[in-house]
Amino acid sequence: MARPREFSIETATQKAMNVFWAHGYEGSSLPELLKAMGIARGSFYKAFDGKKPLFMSVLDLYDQEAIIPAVTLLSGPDDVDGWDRIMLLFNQVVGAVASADHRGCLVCTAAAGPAAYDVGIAKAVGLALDKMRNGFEVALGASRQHNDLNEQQRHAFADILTAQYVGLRILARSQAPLATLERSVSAIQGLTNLVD
Amino acid sequence: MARPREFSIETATQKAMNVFWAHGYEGSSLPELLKAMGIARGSFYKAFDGKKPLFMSVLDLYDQEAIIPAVTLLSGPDDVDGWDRIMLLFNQVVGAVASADHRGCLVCTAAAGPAAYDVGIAKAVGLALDKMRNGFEVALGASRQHNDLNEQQRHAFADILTAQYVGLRILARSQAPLATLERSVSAIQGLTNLVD
DNA sequence: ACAGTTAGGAACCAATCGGTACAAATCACA
DNA sequence: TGTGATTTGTACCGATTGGTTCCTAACTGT
Repeated sequence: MARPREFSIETATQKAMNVFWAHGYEGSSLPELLKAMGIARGSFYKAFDGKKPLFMSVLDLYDQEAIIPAVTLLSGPDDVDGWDRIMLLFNQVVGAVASADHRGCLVCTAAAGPAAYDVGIAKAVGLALDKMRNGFEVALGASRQHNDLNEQQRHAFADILTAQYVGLRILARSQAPLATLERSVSAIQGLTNLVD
Repeated sequence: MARPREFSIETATQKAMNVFWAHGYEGSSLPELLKAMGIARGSFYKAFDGKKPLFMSVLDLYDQEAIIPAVTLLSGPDDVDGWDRIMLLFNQVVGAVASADHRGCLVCTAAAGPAAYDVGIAKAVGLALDKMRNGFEVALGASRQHNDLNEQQRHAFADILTAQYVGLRILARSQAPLATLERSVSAIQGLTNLVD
């Protein structure tokens, strides 16, 4: 019926995600995004609808490509202990920094930035983080070491782990020394008791 | 010898700190800062030396007005148990959110933002966070419940608490529900065991 | 009173911000 | 081979960014 699009929205969103991931929302300028996406302004405003709508799409893509896999890892196969899954996740976090990836977590960076004044972004961020929290809770439910925890305790422990995850991701982004992150994560390993 | 300044650098920096604290580094425009500080551009560039130097001064002021008091609280009087001091600090964090203060921690916000690409800011942020970590370590040393921990374990546990602090501060900023923060902090209370 | 020195403040700067308008190019379909 | 529909790319928009210039006002020490 008409002229077809010359680029893939998916891959363009992917490229945009990389930029946002590295420089944050406010730190990513439109020209920079357009250059990375390989498209011009006109095409951009036709396909996406501005910077913020694009970022919402990017948050959605990040959810699929990073959050869901993380939650899946936490829900992991039944034959691997829940706590081991959690440690696997945290080791991935420090592993990323070890391989010079200081981007941290797009959602966590957004939480510290635009989520403070934009309700739409705040809602998406809150949703993603709650997914993580739920993943931790599921993993704790599959941890032998935490069998004695009741539902409330599991919930609360999952909250702690979520905050821990966010904190580590932010520290990773702030060029904190790798040793600090490694020490934290290896210490979490011993964090098996929750008493009250 | 010459015309005296009509404003106090200290109080002007204080006003600037409030703006940065609320809107972050990149989110604070020069006109906004000037309006809050109650001075004009000329005076500003004479007294301070631009946005970033001002922010460095603000980080220093924040260190004096927020970080040092927090560390002092953690080093707290000998007759109050170290772990109680730590809980006092975390309860202050959630208490701030409870009284509608969603600014979080200026250093933590800077860690997620400009610290990622500015080495000067990153260094100041790292210094402040290390102060906090050291405060946690001192408090742990004064905790009866953690008497059995050796120095390395205390160090690692302090790392965890620092990440927890950062995570909570970022969550507070992202308009996370108060209940989540309350649950996290009350759960930290039970986090007394570090086994390996 | 005057000279020297500094603060104050408005006007101005180029650069960049995100966003819009519009004409040319390109397709599908009749 | 038109014709209608849609993408594309560029030129342009006003607003805002952080920073500079420069003249005037205000003060101090002599």
